[in-house]
Amino acid sequence: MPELPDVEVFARTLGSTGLGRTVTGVEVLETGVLDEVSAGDLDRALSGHRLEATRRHGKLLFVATRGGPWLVVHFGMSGSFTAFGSDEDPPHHARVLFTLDDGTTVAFVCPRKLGRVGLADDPEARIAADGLGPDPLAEGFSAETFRRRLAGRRGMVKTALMNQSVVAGLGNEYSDELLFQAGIHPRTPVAALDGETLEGLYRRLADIVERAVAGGTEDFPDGWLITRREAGTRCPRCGGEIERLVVSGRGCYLCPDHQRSPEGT
DNA sequence: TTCCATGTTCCGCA
DNA sequence: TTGCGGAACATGGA
Repeated sequence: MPELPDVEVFARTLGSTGLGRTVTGVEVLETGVLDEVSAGDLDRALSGHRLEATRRHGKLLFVATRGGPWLVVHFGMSGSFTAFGSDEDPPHHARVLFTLDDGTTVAFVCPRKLGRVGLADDPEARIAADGLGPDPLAEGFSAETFRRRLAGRRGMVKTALMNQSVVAGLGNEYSDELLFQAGIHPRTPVAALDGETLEGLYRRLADIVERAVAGGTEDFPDGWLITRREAGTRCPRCGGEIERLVVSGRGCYLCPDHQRSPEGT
């Protein structure tokens, strides 16, 4: 689930339910998801502090606290936030519980334990340390930035789009969606893309991310691939048969009829 | 039971 | 040296 649009939706949900509330306690149920912080230090750093703002860069979510450090969350492959009341049990696979002063608890749920929860004094420093590229929803993300980020790459376009140091936030599903809508085969070498094609990719990238967020990453337009990630189904654009390939070690879905093939495949 | 999974990191190789 | 791409990681669900 968690690619850029999903994290943006988590951020907005947390923004509407948690901001302005003060953390009264942090309970760590699985220390394996902690990122260079102990359970005790996490609790001491956050308890008594009010949640003030959220910020997202790519798949990273930052939560500002008044007078304390930023909470940093990466949702990994299967993470999410779920809020529940004081009279309810924590959800299945809850790993960290943040209890707020209105009695609500926000659970960091992470079945596969590949997500991480940590602290940061400065989001910019963390983004730089992680080597993240620009965020597609940030104001400065221009076509020129996108083109420059891809310039000189030797690999396949699908791999480059998923590389967080090129652009932060795209994962397997949205990179497939982008290439599907742009009509480009995922194994096309980056070097084979001309300026016009890159411009088209850039424009669709922002469109797709914004539309996905607007629908809460649950409601997608009919013509999208993301709801039909299954080999053998029909392409909503051209009626071709959806195919599954493995690209960069991940299951990749495409319509070979309208996604232009690179030579030799 | 086997395969697959929306993420990142690590390692071998070019 | 840089960067590409596959394997590994931990675990659950179909």
